[in-house]
Amino acid sequence: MVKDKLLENLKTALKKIGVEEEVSLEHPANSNFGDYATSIALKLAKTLKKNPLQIAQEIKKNFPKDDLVEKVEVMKPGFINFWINSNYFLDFAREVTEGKFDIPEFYLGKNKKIMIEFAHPNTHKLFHIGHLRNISIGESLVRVFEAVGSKVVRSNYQGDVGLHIAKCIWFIKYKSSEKELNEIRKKSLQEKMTYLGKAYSAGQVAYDKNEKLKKEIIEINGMIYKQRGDVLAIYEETRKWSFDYFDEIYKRVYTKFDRLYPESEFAQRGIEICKLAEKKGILKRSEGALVFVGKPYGLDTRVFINSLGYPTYEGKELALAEKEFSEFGELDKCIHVVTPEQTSFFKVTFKVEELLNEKKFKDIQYHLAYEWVKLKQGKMSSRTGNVIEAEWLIDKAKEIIIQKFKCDGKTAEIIAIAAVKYSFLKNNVFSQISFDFDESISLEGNSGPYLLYTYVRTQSVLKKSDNHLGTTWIKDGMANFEKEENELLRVFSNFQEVVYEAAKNFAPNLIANYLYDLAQKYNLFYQKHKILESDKKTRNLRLLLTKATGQVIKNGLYLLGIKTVEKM
RNA sequence: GAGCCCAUAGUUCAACGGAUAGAAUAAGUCCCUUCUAAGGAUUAGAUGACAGUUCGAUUCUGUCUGGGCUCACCA
Repeated sequence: MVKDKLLENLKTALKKIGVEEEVSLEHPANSNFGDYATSIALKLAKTLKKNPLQIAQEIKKNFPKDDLVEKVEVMKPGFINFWINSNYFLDFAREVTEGKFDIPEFYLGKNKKIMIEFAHPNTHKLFHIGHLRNISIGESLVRVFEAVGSKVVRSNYQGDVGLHIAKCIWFIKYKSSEKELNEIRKKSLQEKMTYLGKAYSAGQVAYDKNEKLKKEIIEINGMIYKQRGDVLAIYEETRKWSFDYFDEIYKRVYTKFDRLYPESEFAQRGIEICKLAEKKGILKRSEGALVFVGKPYGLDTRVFINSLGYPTYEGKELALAEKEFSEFGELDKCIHVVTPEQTSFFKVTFKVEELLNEKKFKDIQYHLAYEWVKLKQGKMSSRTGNVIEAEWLIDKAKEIIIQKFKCDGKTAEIIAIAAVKYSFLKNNVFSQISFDFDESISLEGNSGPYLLYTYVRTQSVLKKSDNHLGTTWIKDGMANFEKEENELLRVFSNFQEVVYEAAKNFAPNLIANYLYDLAQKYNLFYQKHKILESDKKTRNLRLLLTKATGQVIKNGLYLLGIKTVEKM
């Protein structure tokens, strides 16, 4: 990468003036300040007790000369600005058009195995837009880590036991007739899930209002845990509906998993591990339950096995971790993409795991606490039915796209997924999203369809050019670019840095922002300059820019889990 | 009561401690006999409050205000 080479040269220059210090480079927001800039002279001013401008001048004087850097300049308070030789960017752009993307390896890069655990919906519940944000982030992170050289395992922990399910099953068992159930069986998966959602809500009401009904529900919960009793058949059947429904959604949003872990698999083993932890003194008996006392570690106290003898979510998590960390060989990192209300839960289970096996778990488990999708009316809750279903949103977007642009269904589907996923991914994962219907299916501005449109535009131009990419632009007196050409040309090589940063910070939004910036620059260039009807050299250069833009957008969108279309 | 996250144009979001705080959207004006107008140009509009650290603070620290989440048998 250019950046690395620059940093190296910068370090050499610093050494010559007797300084060994960490240096950083930035991209100046204003292109008048070059391609890269550093403020190292300003930082050194104090320790060296010199004028920063003077220090900057000395660094400049000692900066090794090579073909890469065209110009070094010292500016105002003490910035040093670097202009990279355009030939470098031209060569880079050409490599891009040949599909070469040399992305630097991350510390979790080559030969490192990362598990990314995401999606984790609960069975018997609708898959809502919160899950969609989760899955968009998870899928993107998988691809980003693969891009920086990691070996990634995709896993998904699906909740198929617990009170919420007992509530749903209770309603079906006691409040629903066989005839009604037979009607539901004939319907689509989505309708089946809607039915389960209603059953759950009704069960919830019963649970809250009536002690006797509550008891019945708890009893059903026990049957599911013990895997026996007369509700098992209906439990299995409805669970299957859920799994099939999830599979359908995963496929629709281009996600797959190496391993689906059903929560019910971990109850038994969870209890065993908890008992082992008790023997080791890690967990303690308290009021009939088995708990972890967090105070000595500055953590919360949490229950691992409740007083009825059932493992809680915590108890099961230990068994899950055991499995995750053994099924795929040694893991170097395990990233749990889960909302922040589970922070306390993860801190505690991670600590218990570490106490059980420090070598295996210490500093390897990571909770990526991405934030909620919030509705204008407040938090989504399947309890009250105040949810926006993921597929409903996608369908709606698709419908609008077909209506507005008269494209075929297959294209509309891809655009719809792009619109919805992008609306989640363009945001920082740590900030809440206020869901807005129009915004989420936005087709203009900073949106997925805008990027697709730009991509299609590049492809359309290339098609009309018969895809002939000449080579006469190279090092052939093309130093005087038009402003828009120059600015566009210099964006491509940043792609590597952006992907690297996205991996480092678990931040797909960096890629989204980068692509948007690229597309804007291309569109401005496109608007101002003729590509096909210009003299041969210029035409070749512009075709190169066009092809590189298309390629980077395509690769970038792939990293966001978004497909491209050739026509729209 | 304790802890964690967040606060930027009307709205939704950007900005490794850097140079003139960027976009989108909504509002106004302009550009299709021109490679896809799902595009481009242009006019307005913002760092919650008060201190501190720094050559420099949206960014770091403290206090306050306002949101969200969590703190023992739900998942």
